[in-house]
Amino acid sequence: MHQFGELEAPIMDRLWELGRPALVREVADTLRPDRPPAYTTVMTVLENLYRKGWLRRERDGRAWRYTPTRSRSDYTAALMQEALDANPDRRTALAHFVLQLGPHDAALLQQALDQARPRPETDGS
Amino acid sequence: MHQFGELEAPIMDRLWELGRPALVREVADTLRPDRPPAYTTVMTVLENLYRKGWLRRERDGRAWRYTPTRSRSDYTAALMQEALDANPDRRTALAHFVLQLGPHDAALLQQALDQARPRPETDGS
DNA sequence: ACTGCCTACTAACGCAAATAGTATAAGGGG
DNA sequence: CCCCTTATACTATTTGCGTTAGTAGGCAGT
Repeated sequence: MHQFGELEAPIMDRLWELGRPALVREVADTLRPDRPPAYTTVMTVLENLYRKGWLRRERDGRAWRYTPTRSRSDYTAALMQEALDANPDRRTALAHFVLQLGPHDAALLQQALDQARPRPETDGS
Repeated sequence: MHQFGELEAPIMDRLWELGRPALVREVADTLRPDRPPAYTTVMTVLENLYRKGWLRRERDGRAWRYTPTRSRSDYTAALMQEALDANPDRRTALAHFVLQLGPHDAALLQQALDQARPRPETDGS
């Protein structure tokens, strides 16, 4: 599907974290406090992400406000799906996946499964 | 974690598929029947993958035999885990993931969960 | 010794991301 | 009305990685 680049990733993170349309300035100023990239660099990356369809944008005066087109969880789920799809032996892959999950995540996964497709009562018939 | 490149991927696939230490020749000759890359290209890529730790190798006469260091399912599971770890809201991510799974995969996932951590009987005490 | 195959070494090419300078326009304050 | 600040548009360079492969040299079998 495409992984984000080294600067793209924290930028997407920032936008998801904000949860509202953000100005270039807002993203640039909170990025990499140690060695902040130039304003124009951030602007270019935002525009790249927009062109690639990862962001939408709207005018705010002379500036643009950017928002992710997909939710973070949506993106995550798609990545996971993609990894899984590349494997012909899904059964083994899923088994490995589950085994390496922490107990908390395993519980969350079980909950998610229950909600998505309620299991029939345990009933040996 | 790192995705494989456009040539690296089919090469890893081929090695996983073979299931035994393979010579450069064996990989090169079965790759991209339409437009096979040069023998030396495949050799370089195999050596790169070896340097990067994805392959181990052993001598066979003057030639090397390459084997993946990790099973395919192990790799897949790690990719999935990595995608998940990048997300702070694991609950929602897992929910999305499960919802977009096909029924067959969902069943496989449930089986895997059951085997990994047998659920206690549904018992409200 | 000759002929293949295999390896080691080297290097170029292409592409995408990262980086940012410069030019330009607009708006606000004096 | 002009200047300063800030935002965008345009352009370009750099960088890193994967892909691609040529060339040289060695060993083995005929």
